[in-house]
Amino acid sequence: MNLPPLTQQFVMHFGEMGSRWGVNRTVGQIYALLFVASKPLNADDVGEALAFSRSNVSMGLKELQSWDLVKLIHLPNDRREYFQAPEDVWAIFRTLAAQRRKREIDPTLSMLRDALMEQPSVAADIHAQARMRQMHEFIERMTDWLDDVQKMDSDTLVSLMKMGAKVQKLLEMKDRVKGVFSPTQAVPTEF
Amino acid sequence: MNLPPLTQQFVMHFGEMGSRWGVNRTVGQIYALLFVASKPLNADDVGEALAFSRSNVSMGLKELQSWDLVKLIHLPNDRREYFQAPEDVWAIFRTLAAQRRKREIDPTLSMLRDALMEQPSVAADIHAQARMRQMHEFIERMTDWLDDVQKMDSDTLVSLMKMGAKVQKLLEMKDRVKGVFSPTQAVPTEF
DNA sequence: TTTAATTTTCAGATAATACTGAAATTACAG
DNA sequence: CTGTAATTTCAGTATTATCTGAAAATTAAA
Repeated sequence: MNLPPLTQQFVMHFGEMGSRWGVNRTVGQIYALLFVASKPLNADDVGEALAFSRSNVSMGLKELQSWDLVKLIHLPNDRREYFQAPEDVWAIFRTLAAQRRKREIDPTLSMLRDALMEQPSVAADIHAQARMRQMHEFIERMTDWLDDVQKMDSDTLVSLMKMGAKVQKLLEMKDRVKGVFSPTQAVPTEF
Repeated sequence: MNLPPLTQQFVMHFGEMGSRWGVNRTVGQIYALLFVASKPLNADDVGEALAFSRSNVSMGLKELQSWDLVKLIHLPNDRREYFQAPEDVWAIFRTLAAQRRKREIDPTLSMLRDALMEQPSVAADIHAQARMRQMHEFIERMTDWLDDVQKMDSDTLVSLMKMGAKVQKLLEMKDRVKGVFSPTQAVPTEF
């Protein structure tokens, strides 16, 4: 491997972190390389840059495709497949969030639904089922909310996030407006 | 292992999912068992219930403690250590979020900060650094916002989440109130 | 202290994952 | 079609992670 220093630092770090993010070293490094690359790369480019076997690169790219984290493109007069990471970091984050949810949350939600359908037969299971109900309710509320958030455009999200905890004041204001609204009642404007 | 059916289903599922959540099968199962248990369990209870060696249970519990996911308590007239999962699923979620951030995000943020301090020496690294800057800005905005959200109490969060995408309307309303406010201008109340 | 109960550590065994190179398959230019 | 470039598959090997049992360390009652 012979990458320029900053790129190398970045690629190595993603390799290390890969396992914490649910992918292996290879996949982490390949993604990092594509993310910082100024142009699309083909499998040979990747293999040479990272000193991986061609088959390893193939599997890594396949994995990244299964995560929807890379775009597959073709260059004119070139049979080879080229890959690139999307430009927009917001878009990348949304993809990541959707994928992790599919892999880490949805199966559990489904298991919980099944378990909640059944009739507990012993005392221990009655309590266990009650706990599962709590978890199920929480996750469902969370994912419903995420669905809503996913629907928002980036601008709305950015302004929401810029507001941060101030959204709390907005909520209080909402409650006031909902009730009897008198002109003498001041409305905070310092958001 | 001889657990009642619903508990067993739950425990097994958490074992399977463990690896996707960054823990091993053992740790996943132990946590699941503690979560549905109606009373605190000691290491022997856990080992017997799940048919794990005593040392494996010890390591698993240590891991869960390092995640802050279990509470260690003592029962009167009993030297042994007992463990339980917190009752409140919201609190559990907050812990999980904090831990994942510490493990999955913070190291990357730190690496990016370092990389952004350096002077790129070749063209490729100039572009790479620009990409890293995008990533850094995004993550920082995201984590700052999470900090804010962490500060909110559960009630505020729940009402925010119940509102879902409707928060967008609230934002529009905010903008209107900020400007010239005339009584003839209707304020939406159907939140 | 001493002693026994409890927990932790750790070296070795077992199991799971990752990686490679060769062979097979696919894609497409001529 | 045919031949070659490109990609994928897969069996075998290497590496890493997990788990166990025995021994060591820790804890607290006697």
